Amino acid sequence: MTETRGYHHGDLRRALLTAAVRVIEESGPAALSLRDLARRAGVSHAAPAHHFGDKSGLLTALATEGFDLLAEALDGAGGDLLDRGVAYVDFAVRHRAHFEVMFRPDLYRPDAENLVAARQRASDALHSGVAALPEGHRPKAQDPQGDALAAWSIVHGFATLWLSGALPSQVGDDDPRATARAVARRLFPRR
Amino acid sequence: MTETRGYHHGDLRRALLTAAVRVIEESGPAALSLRDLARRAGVSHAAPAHHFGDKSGLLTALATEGFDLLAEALDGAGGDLLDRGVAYVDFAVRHRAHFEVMFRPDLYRPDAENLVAARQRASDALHSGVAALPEGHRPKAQDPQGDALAAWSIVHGFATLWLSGALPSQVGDDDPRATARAVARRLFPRR
DNA sequence: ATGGCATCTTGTCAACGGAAAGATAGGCTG
DNA sequence: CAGCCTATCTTTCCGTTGACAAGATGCCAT
Repeated sequence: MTETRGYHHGDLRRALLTAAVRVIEESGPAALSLRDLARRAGVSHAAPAHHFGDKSGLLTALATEGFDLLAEALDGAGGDLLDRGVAYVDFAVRHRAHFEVMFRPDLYRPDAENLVAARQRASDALHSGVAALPEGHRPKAQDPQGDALAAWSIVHGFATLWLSGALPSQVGDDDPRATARAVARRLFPRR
Repeated sequence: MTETRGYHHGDLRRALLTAAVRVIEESGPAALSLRDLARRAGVSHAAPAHHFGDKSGLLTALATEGFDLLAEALDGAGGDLLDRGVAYVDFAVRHRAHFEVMFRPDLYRPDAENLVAARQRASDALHSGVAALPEGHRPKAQDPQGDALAAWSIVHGFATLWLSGALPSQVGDDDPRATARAVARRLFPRR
């Protein structure tokens, strides 16, 4: 795979991003170091600057990728709101590095063009799920905006708590998806 | 207030913690620098080490203080679960620096003795609110553990989303408490 | 008063982020 | 094919940071 031993790396940008994901998954975003990423990719410490400008540029790219992956995951989860909620949590668990960066805007540039667009796509995917909700499933039929916010809050909250390790030890430790479903079901009891 | 110009600061520990809160509120935990805090307090760059050991020690102290403040806020919010939920969000908004650190365990030492105790106090305050919930308000009477997790998730999720600025611009921008109440009411529709 | 001890300072080191300037490779135009 | 052009990567450098070590200062109990 990495047979390119020459002056040019070949796909340094991607290599840096995947290395960043590894580091963040292992030690959190605070432990991220551009120089360490460069070492892992086998390039000099200043090489990343060309692709991302600076550290926040790299994290902006990571967050953008994350929002795109999230939109994809939500769209691929089918029409049932509960399934979409579970998909949200599943995304957070399986792409924990992306997720942790996405909702930490002090780490990147929240007004970058690509990022804003990707976040909008994810937001659309999120709201389209609630809009498709049949009448009986809605707690308050006259405020779909509020419904969406409530649904988003509960799955986002569970995902965040689970990732932070703040939950009492045994809770959903083995299968966060099942626990997430049980939690989300309380908001939309039908079905 | 700060008339102590001598060799000793007087209350450096507190001064550093409040300075840290300011910095985090303005620029996030990533921008925190021990040396900057020392400068703000008017002491040498190595003075903080005596009180907190290292950076994670300072953040451990901040998180511990946060959990204690949270337990206090929840206990002081009365017996109504909805009020307690709003109090949770209110705490996050009014003590945003503490809150942001508390649920970012990669920044501190999650197994520190004082911190574990404080977190337990907060957890007790959280669960006691759900335990006191009358029958009719519970979506699923046979699983109070799950009820607590759902309640925690929805208020924690809303607080996190609001703090991260991920919500569409106008939503609860002026009064997060009212929006939080409307959101939490969807989980416990009665009253 | 005096010895102990908590507190604070000064000095130092390695690692980091970022900028500047040069080297290399591959592609494009003529 | 020759010359140039541009993206990519390296080398060098600077200021900042976290952390440690050793010394200075002042409070306090005996």
